[in-house]
Amino acid sequence: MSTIDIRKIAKEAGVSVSTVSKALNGYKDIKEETRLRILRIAKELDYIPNVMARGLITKTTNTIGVFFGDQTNSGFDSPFLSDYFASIKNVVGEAGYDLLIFSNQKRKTPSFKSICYEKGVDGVILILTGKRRTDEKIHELHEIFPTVYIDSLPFNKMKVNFVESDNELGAYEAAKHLIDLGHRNILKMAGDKIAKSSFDRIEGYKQALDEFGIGFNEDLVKYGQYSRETAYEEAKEFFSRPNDVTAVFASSDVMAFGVMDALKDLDLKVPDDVSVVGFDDIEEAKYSGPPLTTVHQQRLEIGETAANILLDLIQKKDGATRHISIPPQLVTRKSCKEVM
Amino acid sequence: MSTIDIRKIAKEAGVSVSTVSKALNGYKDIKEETRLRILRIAKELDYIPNVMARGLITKTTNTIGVFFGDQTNSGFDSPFLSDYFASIKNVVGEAGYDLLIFSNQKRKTPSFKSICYEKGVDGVILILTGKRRTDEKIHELHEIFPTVYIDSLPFNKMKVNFVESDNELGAYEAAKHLIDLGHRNILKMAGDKIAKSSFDRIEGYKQALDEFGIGFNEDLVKYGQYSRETAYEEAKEFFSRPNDVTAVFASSDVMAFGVMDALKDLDLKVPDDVSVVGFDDIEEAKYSGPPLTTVHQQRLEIGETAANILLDLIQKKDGATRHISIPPQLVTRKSCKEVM
DNA sequence: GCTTTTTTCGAAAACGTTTTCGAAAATTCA
DNA sequence: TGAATTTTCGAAAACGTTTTCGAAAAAAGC
Repeated sequence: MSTIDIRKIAKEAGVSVSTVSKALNGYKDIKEETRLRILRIAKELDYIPNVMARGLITKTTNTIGVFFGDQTNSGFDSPFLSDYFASIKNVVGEAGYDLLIFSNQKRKTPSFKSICYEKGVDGVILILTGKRRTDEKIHELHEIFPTVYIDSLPFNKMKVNFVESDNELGAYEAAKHLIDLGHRNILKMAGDKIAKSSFDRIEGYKQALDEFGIGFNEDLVKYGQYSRETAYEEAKEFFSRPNDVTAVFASSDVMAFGVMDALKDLDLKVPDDVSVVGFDDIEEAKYSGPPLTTVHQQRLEIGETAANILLDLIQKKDGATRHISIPPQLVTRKSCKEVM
Repeated sequence: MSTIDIRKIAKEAGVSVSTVSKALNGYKDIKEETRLRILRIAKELDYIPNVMARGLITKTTNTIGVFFGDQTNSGFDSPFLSDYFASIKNVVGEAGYDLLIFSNQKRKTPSFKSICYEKGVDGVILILTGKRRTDEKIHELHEIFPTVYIDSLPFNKMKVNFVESDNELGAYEAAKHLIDLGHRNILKMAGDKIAKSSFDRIEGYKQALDEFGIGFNEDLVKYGQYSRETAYEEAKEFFSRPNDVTAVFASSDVMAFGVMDALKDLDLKVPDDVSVVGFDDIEEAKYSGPPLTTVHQQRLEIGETAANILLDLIQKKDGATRHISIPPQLVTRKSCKEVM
């Protein structure tokens, strides 16, 4: 309908299309007078540039692409996503970009690179989970497009722009908090043995132990696979046998809930019999019984810095690849208790 | 980088570009043998079509645009959004579409129509809140683009594709539940006097009253403006004075929380002294003290049907403009009690 | 005055496809 | 076998811009 193109404006203004294009795009070789005239006419006619024709030449679209979630579960599987998403939307929006969510499942060649090329995005943000993380050809992506990863890398030590929580610091503070409360035997309900974040959260725990001269005991770390059920099983088994553990530090809130489930089944009270602290600070943490002490990830700030890095990349302001860790914060609620 | 275009394939295959294009797009006037050859070469060369060049001609992009939120608060201000979003993403994704989130704040002419035209989306979903709802030129949009609204209309009685919760039904069932429990004097904490949804939720309440021969009392409806604070104030004022109300039905969970705040301040116990039921079933409703009986909105189903309607529209399967109301479900928790 | 420089503009190519239409080749028909 | 039909292909226009490069016009220099 809106079939007013640059040619119509040219005719109306009595100039060539190139002159119109230049006037519209701020070229300096146009007389001020004609520039104003063209602009006026364009406004009168309600001219809207055709972004495809333009993109065909400039190879830019003013949109940045976002991959998130697993390939199968394409929804907001993690409560984190909407926070990431909201903050990214804000900062790229202020910079004049729209957001393209890759949801099309019918692609023939579903490589990240080709998807981005096909749609012509100016940059990409990846928030990957699950098996999609390990797409074998993923490295091709950041060689061609400005790219920044959030939270997790396809494989560790990858040389790529990356922003995450400072998992080690967060874990350190959680463990230190427990130690400060007098706990000496702390069970570590870790995630898995693969992800960097999982590793880092064990590392912070070790570091706190070390600082207070508490020996690290291999038997006190269990792997809950970031699942409530698995954490439940592991905790149930552990606490069914004699032990002198007075606290558990879980690498995620859902796993913390899993161990609290197990504790309840074993008639152990939280925090009276055993203290527990989680990681993430998901919404439910505020409302659990008891409300969970946990380490809060600054999701909005993570999204913001990722977006800002990407914008820098797109505008070529910065060539260096950056790895930024946002410090999380311990939030103390009711699931921990001092011990003599 | 990936500079393999249709011409390279043509040269490689020894045919013309038009032949390649037709082979790639399933035209029937290509010999099977050459079609296969072209397809093979395209795959070998890792050919990726340029959607901008294509879109320039076909005027389609295989992306559908979504507007959501207020103009200022461009994040996921409502917990509903991520549900809507996830379900929309799933259904359009299966149909071969990507999602474009309009976040760019730097547009010169920020009319919905021009934004959509500029980006060349094939259809639009609008989930608008706040003042953005009343953009004066919004009607232009659905005259040009396949469009479906979710939850709220720019103005009532607008002839446009629209999917929402069946607010009247939900309110009816909530009120009926209270009546079934023996309550006869039920305070209605309504939303505002503008939105259709707000109106409908009063209407359902009236209807239940009517069915049971309970007279409608104008003095028993207060307006909480969908705000916890305002609902708190209204409830505080109401319950400070003598009355025989034994239950309140709020038009949103947050308002229900507001009245529970007020009740607590006045030393009235929920549900012993007064029962309360909400509307929406937000996440917190499960965890409040006591857990809130409320009417659950089927957000995923709403998003799905909106997306499906849009796809029908795009594929011209359906010319009629549809208005669909998804029935919500009463979920009874601990905030209501029987009364003799 | 004429030359040189600067300012202002336009012609045309390019971006990578799709699609129409006609022609050539192959096949069928009689 | 020749005509009619069908199958298979390609030339070229079109989509709506941007951008290069050269030319015309105006201004400056002398």
